[in-house]
Amino acid sequence: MTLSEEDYIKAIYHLSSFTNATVATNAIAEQMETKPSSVTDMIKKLSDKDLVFYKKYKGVSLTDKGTACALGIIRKHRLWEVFLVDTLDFSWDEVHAVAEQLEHIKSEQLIDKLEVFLGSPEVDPHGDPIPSKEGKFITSVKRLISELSVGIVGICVGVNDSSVAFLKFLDKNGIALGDKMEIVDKEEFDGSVLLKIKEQELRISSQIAANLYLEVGE
Amino acid sequence: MTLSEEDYIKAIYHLSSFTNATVATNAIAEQMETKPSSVTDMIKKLSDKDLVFYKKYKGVSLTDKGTACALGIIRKHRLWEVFLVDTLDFSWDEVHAVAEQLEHIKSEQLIDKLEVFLGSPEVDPHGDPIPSKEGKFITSVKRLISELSVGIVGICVGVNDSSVAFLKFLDKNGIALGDKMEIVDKEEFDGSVLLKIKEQELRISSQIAANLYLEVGE
DNA sequence: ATAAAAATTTAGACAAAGCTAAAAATACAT
DNA sequence: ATGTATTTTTAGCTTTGTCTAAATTTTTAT
Repeated sequence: MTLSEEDYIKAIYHLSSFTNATVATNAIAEQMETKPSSVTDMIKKLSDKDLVFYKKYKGVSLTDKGTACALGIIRKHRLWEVFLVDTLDFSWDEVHAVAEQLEHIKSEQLIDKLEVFLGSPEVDPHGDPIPSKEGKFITSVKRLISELSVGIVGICVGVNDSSVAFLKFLDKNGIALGDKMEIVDKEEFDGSVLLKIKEQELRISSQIAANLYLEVGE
Repeated sequence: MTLSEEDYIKAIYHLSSFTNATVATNAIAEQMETKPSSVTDMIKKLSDKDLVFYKKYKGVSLTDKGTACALGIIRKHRLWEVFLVDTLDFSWDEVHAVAEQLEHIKSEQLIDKLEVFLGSPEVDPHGDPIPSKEGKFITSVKRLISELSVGIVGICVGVNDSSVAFLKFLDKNGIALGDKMEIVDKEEFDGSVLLKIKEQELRISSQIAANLYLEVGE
């Protein structure tokens, strides 16, 4: 698989994990920051290699082979992110661009040994689960703060928007992965949410609430 | 710089470190396992970017910019080799192919942090020196066993032929990097050499002697 | 010195991955 | 339901890095 093919497979995986249906050409083009015509060209190539199902004008979805391939790339990406943060002391918001490159390194032995060295982590520094070699991963019951009701207690395990700006915002407000927090109040008017973190109260806007995942009991 | 450009720059560096003169098109083609015509094409591109000096039919040599670039790639390659062997427990003879990929990862921060993590090593697992960020490296007085005379004592610091077969041969015969050895006798007839390693004598063929480097006093 | 051999370059083609502009298919609004 | 808007595909062109075959330059051997 070429680098470009791998990027497409990964994009299709991420887009279809939300919708569960076929993915539109335009959606892929936007995600990949390329033109729809280029996407059509590439989809044909992926279809020839049995990595995606494709019917003209009807969108695209991953085959089992394509899904396995996507999970392999995601596994590598997330293991490298753990390495960058835990071993090399990168901060939370700096790792993505580098991991985008490292995820394309081809060596089973490398990634297996890296996993052992890191102690077989189950989640990456953003709280996203790391697929095993066999493509299995824990499906933590991750819910956006905006979807939870007052009184719920959970652990911050991930973000929806992994932009640098957002990650920096969290750092500045003392919100880190693994923090336990309670939803104390929700404001009907603007959707803002009052959290209690380590006995401190913090009010976050609806935008923030819609981008922070808590792992909640069951 | 593209991946391919980097590979050419590295090849030219390695070829010119032996000869000190300009490098021939055919030599590059052989090193890169490609055709001379492809080399000519690429050389023009590198020349346009001021990475090499080039006069038609007269061979090629690196500019200062090109040399700096080569040293940067070699630095990355060798630091990753140390990581693979010291941190991930790869063996001596398995690291090259993976390091060939890792050397192309673009992130100054990554390589600087990796260097700190590894404790700023001066040589890689094959005994080759690792250039600093500024392109400086220790010039150990490394000599091939075949070039040394009887009575000399030195430390095995590197190999010329880094093929897997050769590295495996060394392992099997109990020769490892860092071993201290003395040249006890040289046989005129076939060029074979008698070594004393840890009070044990070992006779090696002229081919082996021409591929093993010792670091010798001065 | 000059002819043959070897090395190098040029010319023209190809595959990968992208683009623009235009055509075709699908979806939507009234 | 039918015309317009949107989405998707096609056609043709570009760039990067490669190739083969032919032409040219340099080297070598007599």
